[in-house]
Amino acid sequence: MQRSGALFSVRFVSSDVMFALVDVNNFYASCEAVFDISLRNKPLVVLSNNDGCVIARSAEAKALGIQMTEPWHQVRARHPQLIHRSSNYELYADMSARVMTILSAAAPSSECYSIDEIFLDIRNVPDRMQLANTVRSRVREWIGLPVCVGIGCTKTRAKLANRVAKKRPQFGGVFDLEALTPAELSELMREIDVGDVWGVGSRLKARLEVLGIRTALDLRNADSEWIRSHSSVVLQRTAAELRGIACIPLELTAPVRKQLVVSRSFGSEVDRYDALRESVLSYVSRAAEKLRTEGLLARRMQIFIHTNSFRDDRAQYSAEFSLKMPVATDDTLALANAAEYALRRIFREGFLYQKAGTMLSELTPAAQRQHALFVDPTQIERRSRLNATLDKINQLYGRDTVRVAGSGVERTWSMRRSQVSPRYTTRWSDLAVARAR
DNA sequence: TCTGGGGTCCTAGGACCC
DNA sequence: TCTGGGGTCCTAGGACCC
Repeated sequence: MQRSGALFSVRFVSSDVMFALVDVNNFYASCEAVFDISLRNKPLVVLSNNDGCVIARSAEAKALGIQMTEPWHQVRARHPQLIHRSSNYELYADMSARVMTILSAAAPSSECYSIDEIFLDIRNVPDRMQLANTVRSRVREWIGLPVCVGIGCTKTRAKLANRVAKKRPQFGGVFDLEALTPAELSELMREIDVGDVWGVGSRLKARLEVLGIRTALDLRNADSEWIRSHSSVVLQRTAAELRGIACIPLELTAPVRKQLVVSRSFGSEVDRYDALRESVLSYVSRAAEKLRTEGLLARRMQIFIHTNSFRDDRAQYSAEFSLKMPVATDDTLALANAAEYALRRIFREGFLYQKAGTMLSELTPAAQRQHALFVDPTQIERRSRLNATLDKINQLYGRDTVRVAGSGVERTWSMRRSQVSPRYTTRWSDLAVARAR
C-alpha cells in the first residue's frame, strides 16, 4: 500500500482485506418472537431496565414510527395496543452465544463486535455472496433468527453495506459494496446521511452539517487534513475507511477489560440510607461475581448515587467517592465493606435518589495477584474458597440465593419488569415444552 | 407517575519533573 | 524590562458504539 502524505497520522491495516458484517435484525425483539409465536409479524417493543424506554423494535413497531430510547410511558400513550416485553438479558446472551458459534465457524477468523454483530474475515473466500447467503439461511434454520450481511473492504464500508442490506429488502438481506462500479458507489453514498456512517454520532453530524458535510459521499470526498483540523483523527480515519483504506483491524482476541460497571435506576425513588445501602451492596456483589467469572481483580472502586435529573420540582444531588483498595481483590466482603464506607461519605439526607452504582477499575488478571505484606495467606485462601462456594451455590440455585446480608431482603428499590419473558434456553423450569403442560 | 446500562477512545489542560 | 522548554502522567469531559 502506498502511504499518502496527507494521512500520516492514520495507521493502515493492510490493502487486501475483506470483511463481512453479520448482524441480527432487531435482535432483542427477534429473540422474543422465536419462542412466542404470537409475537411474530406484530408491532413489538423491548424495554430497558425498569421498563423505562424502548431499546428494540420489531419491523412493524418501526413502521409505526416508534424511536429508539423513546420513553415507554410516552409511546404507550400513543399506541395503547402495542405489545411490549421487559428486557430479558439472560435469554439474549444465550441466543447470542448460539448465533456467534455458528457464524464464527463460517470464516477462518472473526471478531464478535457486539451482542448481535460479528465481523468475518473473508479475504480468501472465493465466492463471497455464496458464503453470505449460506450463513444467513443457517442462522435462520438453526436458531430461528433473521440476519443481514454487509460486505466491504473496510469495517466502515461493511457496516454501510449491512445498512443497505437491512434497509432495502430487494437485495435479499445481503449487500456487497465492492461489487459496485465507482459511479454506483458514489451514487449510493450520496443517498446516505452522514449521521448513518459508523463513527458519526448526533453531535458530530450536527457539526459536520454546518461545515457542509451532509452525506457519506461528502465525508468520503473531504480533504483529510481539513477533516483533521476541523475535527479529529477519529473522523479522519472514518473518512479514510470510506475511501477503502482499512484503518481499523479485526480484533482477534477480546481486548482486556479496563473497567466494570454495575448500576441501576430504582423501581421507585429511594430516600432512606438503608435502602440505598442495600442496592449498593447488591451491585457490588454482582460486580465482584463478574470479576471472579472473568478472572480479574480490582484495585480501585467507585460508588456513585444521584437523584432524578428529569425532575425539576426537587433539589438535585449527585456524588461519587472513589477509593483504592489496599490490594487488588475480587472478594465480595472486602469490596462490600469498602462500598459501605464510600456510601457513608457521600450520602446526604433529604434527597430522593433515583440511581446508584459501582465502577471497578485498575483491573489486573487474578493470576498476578499481589498479597498484602501482613495478611496471613491461609486467611486469603479461606476467603477465596468462600467466594467460590458462594458462586457455585448461586449458579446452581439462582442469583442471590446466598448474598451479603446488607444487600436486603425486601428490596423495595428493585427494578420494575412487568412483562419479562421466560428464560427459555437457560432454565429447565422455563423450557418451552415444560411450560406448555 | 413513568426517561437504560455498559463500554471505549481521544483531547485538552494542569501538575510535576528535570 | 527580560521570568525556559520539553516531556510525562493524570483527570475530566466529550464523543462514539450497541
